[in-house]
Amino acid sequence: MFSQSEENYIKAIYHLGEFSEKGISTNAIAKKLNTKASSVTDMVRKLSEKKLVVYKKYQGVTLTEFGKKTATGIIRKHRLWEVFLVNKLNFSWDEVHDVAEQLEHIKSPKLIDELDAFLGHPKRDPHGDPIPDKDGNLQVIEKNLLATLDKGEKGICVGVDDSSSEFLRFLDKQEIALGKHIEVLEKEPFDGSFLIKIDEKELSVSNKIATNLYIQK
Amino acid sequence: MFSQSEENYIKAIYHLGEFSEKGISTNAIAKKLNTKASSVTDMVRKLSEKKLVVYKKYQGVTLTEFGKKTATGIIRKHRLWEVFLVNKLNFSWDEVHDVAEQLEHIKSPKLIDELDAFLGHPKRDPHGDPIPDKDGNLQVIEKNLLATLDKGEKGICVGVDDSSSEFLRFLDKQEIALGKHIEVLEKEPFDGSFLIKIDEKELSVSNKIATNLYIQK
DNA sequence: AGATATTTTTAGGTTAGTCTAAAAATTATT
DNA sequence: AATAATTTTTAGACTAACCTAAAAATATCT
Ligand SMILES: [Mn+2]
Ligand SMILES: [Mn+2]
Ligand SMILES: [Mn+2]
Ligand SMILES: [Mn+2]
Repeated sequence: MFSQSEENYIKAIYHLGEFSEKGISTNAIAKKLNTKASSVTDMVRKLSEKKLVVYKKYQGVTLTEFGKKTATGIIRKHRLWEVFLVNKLNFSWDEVHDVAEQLEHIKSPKLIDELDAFLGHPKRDPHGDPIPDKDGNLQVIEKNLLATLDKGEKGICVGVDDSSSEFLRFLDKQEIALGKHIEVLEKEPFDGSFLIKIDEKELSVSNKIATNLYIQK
Repeated sequence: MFSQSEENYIKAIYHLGEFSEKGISTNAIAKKLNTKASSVTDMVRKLSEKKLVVYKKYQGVTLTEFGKKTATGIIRKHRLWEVFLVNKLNFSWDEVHDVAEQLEHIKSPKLIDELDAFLGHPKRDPHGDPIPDKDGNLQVIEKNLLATLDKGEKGICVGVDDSSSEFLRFLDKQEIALGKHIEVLEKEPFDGSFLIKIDEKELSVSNKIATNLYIQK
């Protein structure tokens, strides 16, 4: 099996590669993991020896099929634990990340299968992100940043891009939650803010929010 | 906070010191943790700098109050997770140890408080061992090895000394479980085996079992 | 008590994962 | 195309947690 550190690298590479075809740069990984580029070089060499990534000097790195499978396995655990914390242990969605970051490294196939069943085979985590199944498949749903919607368009909140505690607590305060219906009443060209209708109430949200909240039309 | 390795040492020292007054020897710790005595010497030096233990060369080691508090904190987590695995995730009592050994190192005060509440503040783990409360207090109950009982004495199974998978599965096979009533019908001097009554049935158990099963008279 | 056996510590070494600073390669700019 | 800026790798070093082998201290035996 892999070390905690190796697993964190694999997950980071997976996430950085989700929406890009090219190799992931040393610097990008270093930034995501708060390490130095030189440490990343060392680690990707090791991961490449272990057949998790393909790495050529100066060319960045991409996950192999085995690497992808490993990554989705870790993500599955992370997201299932998040569901557990929120649904069973009264955590709020902004409190789960750091704990899940630790729990995702627990090694026990039985544990994760049973947890999945115990939670009723959830399909998404508390932030709207899909939970990969045992084989690593994860359903991608259609979702658009609120910022991309036009005046008059409607939809349902289905996810967040930034899942930092600060952002999530701010959403809580504004009473914006996953599952709620939203309609764009106005787009303000001046500052990029949006006037939306949510819960039959009108609410003005900043551009910062609009570029971090996903809507399913 | 402490590293996983430091925590494992603290827990080992706690358990080795439970029934002895003297300092715990380097060798005893090494044996328990499957390391070498020289590694233990290094580590106890570090633990002593961190005020977790008192250590004088060649004199063995004892936990400070702070060390004891730390130890019971880890044991509390270990045992609560064991209860979770058995009561909620369909693990059997012989499957939980290795997983709990990992889970006990997760750092999150809220997690363990909520888990405790979720489980209904259990007092004992699946092996009959007491679960320390938040302040580290743990209730010691009266328990005697079956081997120490005399002919005619009765009691309830309340714990096991050895909680290895092999022993626990053997108890399962013999249909010996915590909570069951037992009466000593015969003690066989020849091989130290016992003839007991359990579930209205008679059963002969070896001396090995009798010296690993606790009874509350 | 003196010799012998056992335990514990010391000395020196290894590996994983990190770092800083310098060198090399790549990319961007004029 | 040459130069400058940026990115990436290399070189060398550090710490935590281990190890083996040898030395020192303690315990046991005659
Ligand atoms: Mn992690
Ligand atoms: Mn999430
Ligand atoms: Mn452990
Ligand atoms: Mn137990």
